[in-house]
Amino acid sequence: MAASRRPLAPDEPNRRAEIVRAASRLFAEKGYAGTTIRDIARAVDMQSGSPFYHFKTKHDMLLAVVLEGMATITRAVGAAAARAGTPREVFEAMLLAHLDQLLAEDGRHFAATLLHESHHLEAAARAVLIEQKDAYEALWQKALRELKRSGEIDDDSRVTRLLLMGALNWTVQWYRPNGGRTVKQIARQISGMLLKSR
Amino acid sequence: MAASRRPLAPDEPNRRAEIVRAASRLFAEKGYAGTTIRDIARAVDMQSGSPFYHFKTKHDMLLAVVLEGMATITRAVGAAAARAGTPREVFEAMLLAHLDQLLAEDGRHFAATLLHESHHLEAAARAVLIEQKDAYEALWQKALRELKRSGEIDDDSRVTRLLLMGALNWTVQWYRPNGGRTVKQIARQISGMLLKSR
DNA sequence: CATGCTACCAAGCAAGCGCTTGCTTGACAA
DNA sequence: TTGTCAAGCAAGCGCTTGCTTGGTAGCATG
Repeated sequence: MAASRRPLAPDEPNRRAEIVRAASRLFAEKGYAGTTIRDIARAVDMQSGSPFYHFKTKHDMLLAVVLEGMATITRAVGAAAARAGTPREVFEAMLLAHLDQLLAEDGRHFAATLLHESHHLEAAARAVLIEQKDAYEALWQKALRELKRSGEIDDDSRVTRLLLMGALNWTVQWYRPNGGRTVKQIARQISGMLLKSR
Repeated sequence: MAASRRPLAPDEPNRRAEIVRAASRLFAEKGYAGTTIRDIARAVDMQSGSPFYHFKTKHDMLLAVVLEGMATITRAVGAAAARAGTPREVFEAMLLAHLDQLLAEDGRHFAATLLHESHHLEAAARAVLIEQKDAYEALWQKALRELKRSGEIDDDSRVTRLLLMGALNWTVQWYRPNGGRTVKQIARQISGMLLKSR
């Protein structure tokens, strides 16, 4: 009946991070409203009331998940944006970093929760998230500006960025790790579609 | 306390369709799991048990919503695909029809539910939906094939179609009716990004 | 050895959930 | 006038939900 209790290392830090990771997976798979505290507790082998030692409410768990997802992807894409290279090289590195966060094993549940469950946050928490999101989108807007300056795209407007984000973020719906295409190939295909020079 | 009971026309057909419409709005706004039968009943001014006269389960209500959404968009885009014209003209008409179903007042809740809540269906119901979806995607694949034959795109692979669908479907996340851009302008911008000739 | 703190467990509460039941109502038919 | 039927209402059942509460094992510090 009871799940096997894995041996905790004696100096393991507290299990808040473990709860967040389990919550991200469950929120991504069953949705925020479809996931119960008991689901999360079971996933980390706790009693159903124990997660509330680490989080005041279920909403706070969701907020922790989406903020970690946002921070991680911003860090990864920001690093790609900051590297040296032509606008095209920078752009392709950013594509790869973004897709990697969405699709790779570790962290894809954070991204999926961020994309699909954020609207369950209350107004105050959502405001915090939007601030982060604006900073992230500025990275992309700048990259598009550089591409236009170097003549590789015609239009660097907001709508262009949003359409690009759609193509990227929608991969979550259809990408399968063993589906023939690697993340790198998808990134190349996108830049091939959008950029004029080759 | 009680909502004002609007006077029913004496020959009004049964209210099943009204329930489906209300359910589509609520599922789109709060998610399937986040919407209660009581929410739906209240929206159509019924008692909480009464919708079960028309539907056996809550899942059946979801199925009715997504099937209606799928049928409506297939009809609209199919009509655009069947019209006479160059591959480019056909493609642009399809873009417009698809976006119109996603973004226009009537029916956008059906589309949003279809896109975001279908995974709550059980296996049997999902199989029915997938069959419809395959037929719909074949419309697009054919349109891409024609565009390639006429030399307006380089690549008509499955991945191209999925990336395009992503750019289209993601508009649900950011489009606002009074946001400066019309649906027609967005459709034009997409075809401008993807197609080579002008 | 006493004290205090961290990180839980065991139990359960109030509210809300999907769904069922027995009954009513108004329209129409015989 | 009586019978039938569609379309509900009123009530509530059994269960699940997010969250709370009182207690405590294990470790660190004095």
